[in-house]
Amino acid sequence: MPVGLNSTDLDRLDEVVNIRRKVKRGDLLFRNGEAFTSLYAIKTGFFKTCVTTEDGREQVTGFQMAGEIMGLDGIVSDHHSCNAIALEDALVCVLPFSHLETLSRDFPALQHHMHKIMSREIVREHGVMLLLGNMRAEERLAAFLLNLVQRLHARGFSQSELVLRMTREEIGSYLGMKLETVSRTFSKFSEDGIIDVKQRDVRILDTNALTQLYNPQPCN
Amino acid sequence: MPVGLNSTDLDRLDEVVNIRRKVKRGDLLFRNGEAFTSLYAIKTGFFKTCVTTEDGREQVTGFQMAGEIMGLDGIVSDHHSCNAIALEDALVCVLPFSHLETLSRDFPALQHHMHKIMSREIVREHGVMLLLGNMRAEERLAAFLLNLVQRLHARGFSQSELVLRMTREEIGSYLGMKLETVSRTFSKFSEDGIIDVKQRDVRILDTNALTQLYNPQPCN
DNA sequence: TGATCCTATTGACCTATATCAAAGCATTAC
DNA sequence: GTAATGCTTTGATATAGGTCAATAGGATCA
Repeated sequence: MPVGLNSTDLDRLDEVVNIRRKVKRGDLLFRNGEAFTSLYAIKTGFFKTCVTTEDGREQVTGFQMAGEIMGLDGIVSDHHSCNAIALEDALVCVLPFSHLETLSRDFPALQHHMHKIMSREIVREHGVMLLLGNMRAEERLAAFLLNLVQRLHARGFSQSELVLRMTREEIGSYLGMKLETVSRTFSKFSEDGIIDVKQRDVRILDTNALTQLYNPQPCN
Repeated sequence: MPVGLNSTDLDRLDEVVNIRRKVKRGDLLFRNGEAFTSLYAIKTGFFKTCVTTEDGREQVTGFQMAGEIMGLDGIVSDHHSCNAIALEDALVCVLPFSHLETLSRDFPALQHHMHKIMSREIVREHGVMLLLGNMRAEERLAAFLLNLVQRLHARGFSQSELVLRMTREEIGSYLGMKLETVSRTFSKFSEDGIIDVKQRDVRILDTNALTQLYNPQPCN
């Protein structure tokens, strides 16, 4: 966070960050159509965000963990356009958006930080589009696992072990495949000795193999 | 644009908006890996943006027309992470990003506008993810055509006629399908009397049918 | 401590879309 | 104005992943 702040400045920054909200597993932090007032920074817990169609189809648009920001979808129309659901009991920091805008006019570092967060989300979604548009089931799941462990590792967890917070169906929704295909692909990775799966506990045995699945070398 | 500005203010705003750049059909406005300095507002012309993998696969992430902003991907890492290619001769307005950040600290309306533009892009990409993850070929193409005419109509063009600026392959890349499938789906729509296609000229005969393809009612 | 429910696995079969291939059109370049 | 090139269409065939179905494993709740 920005340096060279006096105590008044710090108080102002503090004010925007000290509203907390608990969300129980299965509960919505915000829902599609709801008025947008705040962004949310995850302190603890794990979320999914998803969009839905009128005929009941659901697309998971992301999985979010500690330190990540949710709610950016609401800025454009003053209403949220997706649902944010806790996949485990969670604690979030409520960031009233009008405060953020006011503050970021006085703190260029905060302003730039917000721009980066939004840009990062755009770039992440480009990656998902590439995944959904171009990749096969194995590549998608490999990419998904690598992305998850990488983010968990950045938070001090293991590079090779993880506990999935979501169901096969939710993984499938995110990756554009059916839950049976997710399950079969897990089984295949397991048979190939790339991972160990037991329900939601996954241990990555061969990161290289996963990386190559995801990023195959040109075959010429 | 914000009201109540004096002439000094207007000069400052003007300064950020008066750099123009011509881009010829087929040329890149910016490319993956290039240092990020500016956003670009399209004055005239039509672009595609796309990401690529090391093994040469390409995913079109969007098609942009007059009034739309490109380059948001570059903010997070100070480098662009996609290519922007003109699909016809184009003129863009170069918006140096550091100027924009400075200005938006003094003009809350500009600041909020920038936030909305980024949020809009995030929401648009959610829609694409839904498309790629959940929809069948016909639904994808219907959604694509409806989206294009809607945007063109907002710019004063016809609600029912459009000229495609991109190839079948580029449409396919955007929609996660092969060019042959795009072509076949166009032909099917044509046989069903929903559209008239002749190469890149499309006339929509039955908007309702397209809408229902895209947004089928729940069948219960 | 069962009983129930949700989640995951696995098998058999099917279908939408990909792939391969061959013309046919249009546009561009010379 | 003609050749060349790139796009589009269409057909035949293949296949990855979807669908349907049955079972089993864990978690949750009374």
